[in-house]
Amino acid sequence: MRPTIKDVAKMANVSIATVSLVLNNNQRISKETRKKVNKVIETLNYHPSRSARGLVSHKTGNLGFILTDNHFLRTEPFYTRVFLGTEFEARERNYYILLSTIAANFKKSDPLPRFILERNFDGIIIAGRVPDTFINILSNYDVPVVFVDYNPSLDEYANVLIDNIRGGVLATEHLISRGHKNIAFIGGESNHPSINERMQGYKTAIQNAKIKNNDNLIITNNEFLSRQNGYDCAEILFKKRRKVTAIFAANDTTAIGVLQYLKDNKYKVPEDVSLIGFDDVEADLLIDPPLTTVRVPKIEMGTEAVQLLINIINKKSIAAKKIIVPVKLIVRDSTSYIN
Amino acid sequence: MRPTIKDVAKMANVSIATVSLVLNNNQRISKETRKKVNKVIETLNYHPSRSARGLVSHKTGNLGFILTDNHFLRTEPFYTRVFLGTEFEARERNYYILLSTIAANFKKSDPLPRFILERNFDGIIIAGRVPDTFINILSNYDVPVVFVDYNPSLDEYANVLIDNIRGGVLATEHLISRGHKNIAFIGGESNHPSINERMQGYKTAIQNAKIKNNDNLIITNNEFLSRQNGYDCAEILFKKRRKVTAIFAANDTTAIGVLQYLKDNKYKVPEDVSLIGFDDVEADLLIDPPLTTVRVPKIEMGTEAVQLLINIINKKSIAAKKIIVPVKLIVRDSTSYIN
DNA sequence: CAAATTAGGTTAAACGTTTTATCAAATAAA
DNA sequence: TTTATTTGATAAAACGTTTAACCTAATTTG
Repeated sequence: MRPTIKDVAKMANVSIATVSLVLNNNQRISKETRKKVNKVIETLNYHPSRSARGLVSHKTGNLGFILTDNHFLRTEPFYTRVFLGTEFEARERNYYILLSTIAANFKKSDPLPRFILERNFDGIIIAGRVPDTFINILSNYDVPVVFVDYNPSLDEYANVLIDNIRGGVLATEHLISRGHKNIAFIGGESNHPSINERMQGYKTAIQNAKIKNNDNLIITNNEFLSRQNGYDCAEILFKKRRKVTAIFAANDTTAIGVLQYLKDNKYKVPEDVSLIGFDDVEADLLIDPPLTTVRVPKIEMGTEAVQLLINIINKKSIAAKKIIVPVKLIVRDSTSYIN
Repeated sequence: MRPTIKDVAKMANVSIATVSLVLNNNQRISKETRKKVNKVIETLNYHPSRSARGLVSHKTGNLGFILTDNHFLRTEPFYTRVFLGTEFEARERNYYILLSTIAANFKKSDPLPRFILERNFDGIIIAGRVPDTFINILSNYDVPVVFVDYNPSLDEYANVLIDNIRGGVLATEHLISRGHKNIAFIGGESNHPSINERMQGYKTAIQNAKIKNNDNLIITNNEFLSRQNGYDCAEILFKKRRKVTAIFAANDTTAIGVLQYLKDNKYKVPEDVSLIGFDDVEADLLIDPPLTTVRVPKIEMGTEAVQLLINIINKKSIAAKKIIVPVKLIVRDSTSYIN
């Protein structure tokens, strides 16, 4: 049987209260007693039970990681990287990550993640857009929360965000620098804050270059950013406009759908149409041609989120801090100079 | 304040013991009482505290995942995928994964992963080779364990293993089918069971093809499988033998090191030398030429491990079951017909 | 019909901590 | 020297469950 606090107390000839106070670095204990107790702790190789501790003190050593189910798939390369980043950092900081998904259409009556119901966490990281219904429920609980890649408008929360506007500018300027003027933006979910910001960057770059702004070149809808959605948007775009020479897709998944449409309709990439995405996921290299894109430091977003969350838990950071991570243009083969 | 078992008991007019028994599906409670209690549980949205539960029943709902620190790096694509697989499956089965690393040269005096010390887990998955010193300590604890991609010789454990021998045969036969006869094997850690099996597969295929077995073509050492090690082994190989036309590297990381050596020494791949790896990791597509390899279903290994572990925890499987996952040849551009 | 068994539930101890209130001894203040 | 304060430690309650032992009423057995 593993030693308990009682064994330590007995062996050190002190009360269990004293052991506990030593354990928690309480200054009320004299140096000698502290030393004596610590020695016994070491010889017995004693470690307090997490369950017992959690029961009374509500410190669990766990951080929750929540995302919607459609963001946690074998084929979803973005948030799984963010998650991995949180694991790296949690390991360094001696926390564990508990991952749970919620339905993308979370309803008020849906169950919350188990670690919340069981009160088995110290703070929560939420990755990507999650339904307002969920955030509303969560806000009743008053727990430390950090949002990654999503800034809910409902309240003031801590965030780790992508520099989407800058990314949008970078992508668009890249196309402009290659001589393109008829540059389309294919967005999918335009009510998604990140997508909206990327579009803003696009518009800014277009204006700065004094290209006449033609809203016909912006295709968005309210649907989830999938390959299919990219395909459909491309179809709509080319039904309206044929002389588009470059496309900025709001993320890589969408871009891959767009690419499929282009291939199906005998447009050559990049000879006929240049294509740039956003995110930089693995699949970018599996496709032909490899996709030019804007790289988002996914793992770093995870590590930043954990750092921020722990600071908030320890009251070392205000609860509404924002961190913006930088992006980087990655030029591959799907963009070229205009013919 | 969240409801506790007391609140439920009071509202349902029963003792807390009854509520607990209902919670745990004990048959001693009549249908009506059960129904009554369950209704109260629902209206109160009651969920038992994990800490309180864990304290007495030792069921935590957590599974530990352990690997050595050199196997859990941002640049390590293999075990992070296995880990992701465990997360997918754990989510389905309502468990949480707690990830910890241990030193690759774990010493008896080193601390165990925190979840073990705190008794905060129901079972453990160990991925990749870990030091015997660690396994020895663990064996004292008598906990459910599943090893993934490693079969420690010390004792009878449950395993999820790669069909390495078959993979070795596949890789070698692929090269043979391309007309190669001078096929080298570059192995790194030859005392690593998986590497050894791949080598066995290589030897078997060579023999089956009635190629004269030349042990000079086998380069191994006792060092960690790194790019550098691959590079060094290639150097040794070509110092001895120049007419090698094909190389089977024991894993992709090694293969990439070998490729670097070949490039540095003006060997063209695949024109002069064909190269095949093992694992199928992301980097295979980032290199030039894309690497032919043997695919290992990494995510599936993780899901299998979780299933097996849960079965062992619930005594639905014997504790020493072995699962062998299949491999698949993936032909890319680093292998070709002999000139 | 009395005794034995069963069904359905309750009581109370236990799990291993933290923490508030309390206490005794030592020190400082008056 | 008495009183007040500080220091260092302890006793005991509390946290929210599970579970062994026990109890009572209803049912079965001989």
